[in-house]
Amino acid sequence: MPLLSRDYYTQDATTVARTLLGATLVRQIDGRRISGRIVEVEAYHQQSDAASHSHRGQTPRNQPMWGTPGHAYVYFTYGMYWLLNAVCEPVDYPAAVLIRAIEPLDGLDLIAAHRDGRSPKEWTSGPGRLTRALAITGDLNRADLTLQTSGLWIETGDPVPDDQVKTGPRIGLGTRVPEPWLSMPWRWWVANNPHVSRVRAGSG
DNA sequence: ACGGAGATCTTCT
DNA sequence: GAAGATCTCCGTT
Repeated sequence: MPLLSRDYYTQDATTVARTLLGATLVRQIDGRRISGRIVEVEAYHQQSDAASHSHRGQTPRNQPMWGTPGHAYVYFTYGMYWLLNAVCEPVDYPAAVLIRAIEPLDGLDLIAAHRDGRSPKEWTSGPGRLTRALAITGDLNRADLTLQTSGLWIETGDPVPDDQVKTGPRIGLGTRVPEPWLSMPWRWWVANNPHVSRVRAGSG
């Protein structure tokens, strides 16, 4: 399948987030392909969005958000986890989409190895889990998602129709994030998909 | 099933 | 010095 283009990522973060559902996230390691269907995302807008890393201005960590759209913004958090974002909107407009969950497609043996001992439902159902499953670390910060040479890219997939998409507030924001940002419905996921994060009985 | 806390470190106050 | 776009383990029910 063709790769998503620079022009695609240059759109606003809301549009990119919604349409990334159904696309295929691909990682290539030593010629082996690991991939998954994107089933959960969150949009982080520009500096007016108090929940976004870009809110308090540019820092060494969040600098990729101001950079070229279509590149990866990979950051380390909680002392343990790498989180993957796709940079959106034009240069100098700091916005990104957080990839929160994928449905494994290719390279299941490698994913299982990276997620040693866990059940398939826990392989990629969360932003910190999927980066471990795909061996994504800070080495891939600023990687160009529109090129296969980066080892990390996104391909087009089957679009997910509106009746299979749910939206709601973003997850994991601290209570210090003020309204209305705390409640903005900028999380999108595929309804009833078992690989979406924080799935509990009846909440899919 | 649910809740609490630890892990572990970068970044910002 | 504290919190963080998280996950896992271990306790109790």
